[in-house]
Amino acid sequence: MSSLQLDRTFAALADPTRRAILSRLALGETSVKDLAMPFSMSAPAVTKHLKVLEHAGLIERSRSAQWRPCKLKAAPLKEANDWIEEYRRFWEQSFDRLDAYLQQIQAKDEKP
Amino acid sequence: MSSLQLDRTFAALADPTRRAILSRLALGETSVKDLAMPFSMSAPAVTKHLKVLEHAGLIERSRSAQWRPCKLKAAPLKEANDWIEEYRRFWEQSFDRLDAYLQQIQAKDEKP
DNA sequence: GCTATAATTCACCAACTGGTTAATTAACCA
DNA sequence: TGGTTAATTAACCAGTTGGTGAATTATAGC
Repeated sequence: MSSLQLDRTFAALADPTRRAILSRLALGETSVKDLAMPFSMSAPAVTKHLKVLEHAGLIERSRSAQWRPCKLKAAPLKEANDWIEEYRRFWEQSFDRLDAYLQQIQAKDEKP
Repeated sequence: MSSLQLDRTFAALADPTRRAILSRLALGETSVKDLAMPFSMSAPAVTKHLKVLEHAGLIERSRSAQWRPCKLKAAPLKEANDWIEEYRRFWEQSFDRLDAYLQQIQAKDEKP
């Protein structure tokens, strides 16, 4: 799990347009034009976003006539997920505390 | 789960120095100076990284004399984790295929 | 060969990032 | 009070990012 790869993956995910593109690609392969449609954004802007995603290994591109369809590749997401998982105990810990607090409240309520 | 919050979290994680800071903070609260030590980087540069992390809600700061210790807050990591989890089936799917392939290889080996 | 469509490259721009050094603020200590 | 340490702010710089419009490339279809 290279640090540079994580840099690229997280940077790619840090933009809402790119996250939306990925969620669209989760439904299946698509042309650049179809990807661009929901965004009020020029075609070159979308091309740039696709370059970032491709460079991060999050999509793969092919050729079909004048179309260059995009396909989701989720492998880098697994690496990102593995990195974040290392911190799971920290957010679960705080939920445990919240949980304990809520139970404490409830215990008080039950004593009339 | 706000999009802006995800933007900030992923952007904060996209830098290796900031990831290293988080992993140091996983060991416990620390001063800025101690955080800066392992990096060949000026104090103001570290302060800037801490600002990014704080703005993303990934750390919290307190006061103790002339020190301003940092503490890990993992809640935004849970949101990021939740977002990525939506794509789990995509990377597991490909591992399933790899798994099937490996089993197929093995099956061939077992037939002499 | 001509025209329409899909997508990219190019040149440009404003804003942001990640770093620097120098100056400043804040607290401790003697 | 004055000196030391911790940390931040300020001013600056080079490189990257996210967008634009105009020109270019590539392919389909008549």
